[in-house]
Amino acid sequence: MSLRIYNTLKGQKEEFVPVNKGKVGIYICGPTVYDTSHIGHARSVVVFDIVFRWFKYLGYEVLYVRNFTDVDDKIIKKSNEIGEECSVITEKYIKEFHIEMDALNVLRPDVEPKATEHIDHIIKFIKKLIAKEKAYYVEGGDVYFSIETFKEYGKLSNRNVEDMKAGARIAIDKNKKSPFDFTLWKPAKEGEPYWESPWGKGRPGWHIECSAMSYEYLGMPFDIHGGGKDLIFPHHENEIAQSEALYGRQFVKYWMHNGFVDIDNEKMSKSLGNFTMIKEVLERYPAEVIRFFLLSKHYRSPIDYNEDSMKEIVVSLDRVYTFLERAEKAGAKRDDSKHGTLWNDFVLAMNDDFNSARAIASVFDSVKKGNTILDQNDQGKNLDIVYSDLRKMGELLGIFLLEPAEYFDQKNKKLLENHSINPQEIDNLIAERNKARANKNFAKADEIRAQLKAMNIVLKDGPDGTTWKTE
RNA sequence: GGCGGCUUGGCCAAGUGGUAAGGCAGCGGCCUGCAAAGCCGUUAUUCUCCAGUUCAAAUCUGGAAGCCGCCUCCA
Repeated sequence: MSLRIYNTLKGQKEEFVPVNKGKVGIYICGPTVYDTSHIGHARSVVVFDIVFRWFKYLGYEVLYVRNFTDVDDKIIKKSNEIGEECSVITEKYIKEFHIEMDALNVLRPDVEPKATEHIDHIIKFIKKLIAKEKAYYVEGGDVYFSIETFKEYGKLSNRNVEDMKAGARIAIDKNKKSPFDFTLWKPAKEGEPYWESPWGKGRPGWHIECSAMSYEYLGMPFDIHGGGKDLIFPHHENEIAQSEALYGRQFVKYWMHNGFVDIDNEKMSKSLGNFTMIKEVLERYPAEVIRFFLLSKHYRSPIDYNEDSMKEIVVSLDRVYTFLERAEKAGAKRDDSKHGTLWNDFVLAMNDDFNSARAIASVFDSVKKGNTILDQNDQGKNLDIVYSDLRKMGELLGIFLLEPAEYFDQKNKKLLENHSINPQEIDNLIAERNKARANKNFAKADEIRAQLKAMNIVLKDGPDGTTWKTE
C-alpha cells in the first residue's frame, strides 16, 4: 500500500519515493501579504495541511516550509495608497493569516520564511546565475533570467517559446533578450523599499525568492513543491529554470497543484466583485464546516462554494457528531491497537493522491456501521474499533476533533444568539410540555413541540428526559 | 492562437477495464403517545453524444457538442 501522487511535471500519478529515505521536504508557495485572505487561499492551505498530516502519519520525518511573500509590487502599491509602511501592511496580514488558519485547524509549517529576511540568499543566487551567464544585467538596474540558456524551459506547463510567441500576449521589452525573460532583480524607484546589491538599490523579483529559500531550507532536489494551479505558469516554471540552470540537477521531484474555488459557479474575480474572504465565511459557518467542505472534493478539481453545499456539509457534520455522542454515551473507548476494514479503505483513499473525497466515504461508512452496532445493542470491542478508527480519521483530516457536547453547545449558542432566544425560555417550554405529557395531554405537548420547531429547536424525548438541539 | 481540465441519479460527489462508493433531498417500513435520532428497503440496465479496440469500457482510442481554467496580478 504505497502512496501515489499526481505529479504535474509528468502529468500522471506516480509512486512516491522520497529523495532521502524516511524524510520528506515540502515547500508550498504561501500568500503575498498585502490583503485579506480569501477562501481560495484557505483551500490551498488546508489541502497541503492534509498532505503534511498524512506524511507524518506514514512515519516520515517531514520538513514543511511555506513562505510569505512580503516584498512585491502589490504591497508597494497598497503602501502608497494607504500611506502605511510596507512592513506594517505585511505584518498585519501575516497576523491575520495566522489567526484564520489557526481557526481552520491548520498546523503551522516547520518554517515560514519571509522574502525580506532572505535578501542575502537571493542576491547570492542571482550573482551565481550571472556568473554562469544564465542571467544578465541591463543598464538601469534590472537583472533578467535568460530563458534561452535553459533548454527545458516550459517542461512543467507544457509550453514552448515558439507557441507562446504566436499567442503574442506579451509586451515586447527592448531591454530583454527574449520577451519571456523574467525579472530577478528590479531597481527601486524613489520612495520604494530597497536593499543594496551589486546592481544598485532594488528588490528581488517574485520568482527568485522561492528558488533561493527552498534551496536554503530543503536543498536540491527536494520532494514536494506545491501551490495553486495558477502558479504552474509562470511562477513554478520560472523557479525550475532558475534552480536547474544554476545547479544543473533536478529541482523538485513531485509538483502538486490544487484547483480553484468558484463562487456560485463563477470564478472569483475583482470585476465580478465576488471575492469571498475567509473571515466572512467564518462568520457564517463553524470553521470545521469550511474545512470539511474544502476536503469534500478531490484537491485537483475545482470546487464550488455556495449556500446549498455549505448547508449540506452542516447536516453531514451533525450526523458524525450525533454518532460520536451516541457512541460515547454507550461507553465507546479509544483503542488504537487495532483497526477495522473501513480504516483500510480510508488509508487506500488517502494513499491514492490524497483523495479526501473518497476518504470521507469511509467516515460515513464508519458512522453507519457504528450506528448499526448500537442499534443491535452489540457494544464492546466492535464499537471501540469503529469509534477509534473514526476518531483517527478525524485527526488526519483535521475535522470532528471536538467533544460532541462542545460541538453542539457551540452550535446552539450561535443559533440562540442569532435568533435572540433565551435558553431559559426553552427550558420552561420543555417543562410545560413534559407536564402536559405526564397528563397525557398530547395535543398540548405537540403544540409546544411545534412552537419550538418554529424557533429551529428540535426536541428529543429520551429515557433520561427531553433534550433539544438546533436545526 | 498555444496548453490543460471537466461533462456520472433531483442536487453534491468517488470511481484503479470486470459489470455504478459516499452525502443531501424524496418515498415506504421498523422504532416513538407524536416526534427526533437511528436502522432497513427504494430511487442511474446506466455514466454528454457518435464510432472503434476488447470476452468485458464510466474507465482505453478517434471524432463531435457543451462548459471551465492557465498563457497578465491571482490559491
